[in-house]
Amino acid sequence: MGVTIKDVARETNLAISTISKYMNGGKVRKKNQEVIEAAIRKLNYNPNGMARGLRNSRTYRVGLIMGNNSNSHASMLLKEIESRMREKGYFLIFLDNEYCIPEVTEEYVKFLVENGVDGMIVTTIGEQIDYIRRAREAHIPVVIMEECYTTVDTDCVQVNCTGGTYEIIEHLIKAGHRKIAAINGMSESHTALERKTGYLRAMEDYGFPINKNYLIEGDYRSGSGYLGIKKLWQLKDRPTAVFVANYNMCIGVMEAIYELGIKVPEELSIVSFDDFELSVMVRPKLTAVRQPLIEMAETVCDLLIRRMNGDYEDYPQRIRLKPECIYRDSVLQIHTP
Amino acid sequence: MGVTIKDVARETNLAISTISKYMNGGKVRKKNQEVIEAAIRKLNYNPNGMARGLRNSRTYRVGLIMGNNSNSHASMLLKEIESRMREKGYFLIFLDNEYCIPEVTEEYVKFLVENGVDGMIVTTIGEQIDYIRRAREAHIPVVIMEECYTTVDTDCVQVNCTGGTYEIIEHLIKAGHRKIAAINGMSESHTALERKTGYLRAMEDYGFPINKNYLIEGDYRSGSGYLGIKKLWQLKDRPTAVFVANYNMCIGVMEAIYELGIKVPEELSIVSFDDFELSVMVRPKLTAVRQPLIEMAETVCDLLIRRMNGDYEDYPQRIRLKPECIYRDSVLQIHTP
DNA sequence: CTGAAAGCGCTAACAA
DNA sequence: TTGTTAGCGCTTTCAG
Repeated sequence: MGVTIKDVARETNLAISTISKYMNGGKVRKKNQEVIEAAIRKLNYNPNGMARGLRNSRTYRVGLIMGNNSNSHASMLLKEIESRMREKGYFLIFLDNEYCIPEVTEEYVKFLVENGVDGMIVTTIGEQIDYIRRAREAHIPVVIMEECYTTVDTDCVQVNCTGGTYEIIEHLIKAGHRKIAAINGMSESHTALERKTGYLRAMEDYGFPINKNYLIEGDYRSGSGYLGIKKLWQLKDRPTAVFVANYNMCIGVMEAIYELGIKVPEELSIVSFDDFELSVMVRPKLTAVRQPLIEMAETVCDLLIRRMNGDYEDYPQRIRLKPECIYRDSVLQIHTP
Repeated sequence: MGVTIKDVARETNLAISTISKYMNGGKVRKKNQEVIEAAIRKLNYNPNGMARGLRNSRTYRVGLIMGNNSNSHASMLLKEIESRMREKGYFLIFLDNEYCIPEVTEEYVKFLVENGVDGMIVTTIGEQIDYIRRAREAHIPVVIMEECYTTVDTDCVQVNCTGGTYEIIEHLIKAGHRKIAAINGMSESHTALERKTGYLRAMEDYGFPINKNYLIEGDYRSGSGYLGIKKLWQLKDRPTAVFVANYNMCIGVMEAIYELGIKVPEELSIVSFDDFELSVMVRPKLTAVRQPLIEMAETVCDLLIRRMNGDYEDYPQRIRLKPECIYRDSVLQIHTP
């Protein structure tokens, strides 16, 4: 990293400031432009981000804090955000908070603030968003992704989980199912709550009572999906369909189903939130709610970039994206009398 | 990010340089130490990484270029590397090269060099490592992870794929299998080549001829696993066992197996390289080669850190980690006459 | 349109 | 041990 703006100036017999101006899109005489371009090419010059950042207190870094990276949902999001941010000239600094623990998030936020980022994207659970405080104090824009309570007054973009779940439960109902179980996520998670709400609301709207035994409290991890099915299958009055609230739990669900030899969809119909490899890998292929991940990544990045550029006109934004139901073969059509 | 070293100096009535020295672990009078500590606490001071970096031409950034992030293998590695690097005070800048295309790697390396990193970790395929040239020219240390040809004279850490494959094929042979197929990765990949070699060598060592029809050329992606099984099953003389060279292809393999209704292990035994959710999710659970991912991440990070600190004593290193075979239920014991 | 010069926050050599 | 000072590479007034 030896060649600096100084060298270019010397090579071109122009002033440093002229080069600088040109580098930043300023106007210079046509002839000089060519000379500068040539020198840059010749010397293989490129600006030092450090110095630049020091000067205009910009770091060109964006932090991304999220967890559960070992599932497809998270890694897809990561990939999309990364490429989009790089395209826009930002580095993505990724911090993994595997279990989405709020205290860990807070620590990471602190770390990022102290070490300097221009903005950050955060996914974490828990209602209070005190973990963001430090970023706010430092006037660093934050966009919350996915897990955002309605009480929070910060930019956030999320998927309308309630709506997606409602739709897929409705599909079950229309197929003739009445005994529908739900393996939900943990109550600290807002998305989990939304999904549960979608289920509850659909059942209510169609006038079906909720069977408490059909409401399984999971934790978004595969083990709880496994246990969920085991529990449901011990019931005297087994459900004919089950809604699984996320991908990881679905893995556990499938495991239990193989183990118990449950026939899908003859004995049990399955629908799930999240749509990945597994959904098409198993037989029958799963009917599932697909989240618009690419759109989400785009939206988050664009919003954050606007904030970093000082555009707070419409702050705070709460953007809700629409998921899509993918209908496959895991739901049995019941011919009710 | 308002409070600077200057403020601390003013608050403590000490010189800027004294604060600086203290911040960098230098010795100061005991009393002053307390005063400084107090001031730092009070003002909530923390050093500006930019300025620091500009001064001693360090960025405290490390780049990680890798692909295939949407599988567990890669995301686990990412997670481990991230946390380890952060622990050591480095930012991890992640660049996703989904399909491990050498040209893309080259572009990313260029990007990182231009924007300044202290070191980088790279996984890519292809024999020539010209994509690293720019990093070398800039004297930025690079550690190659996984895909490293023996002809390359750069630090690299990889898993002994040949050995792992050999061992698991041997297991098959000892279980009485003779008709063993292999769904391999693409030939540009060194790990894929190694795995194939392990297969070939084991067969040879035990004196079994290779059936060309049993050698399937895959590409490490799930679709090729799917097609591989379809092809094998069309054969008149079907194999009794198959080795699948990576996780993603295993997903496709399982899909085909369900579709064709193949009974595992009665009709076909399966062993695979890579061991993740899928391996224990399906029935029967898969016998597989597990890569020591955490160890790999640790090794890579530690090596890179040493290089970044100027320790080139043992350069270049070629570290080969030992994988482990996990024996489960997907291999049928054949009682040969 | 171009150039001279100040200064972003920090470190390190040197002086005290 | 502590303080003074130059300067890392760049941007940005302000004159020319």
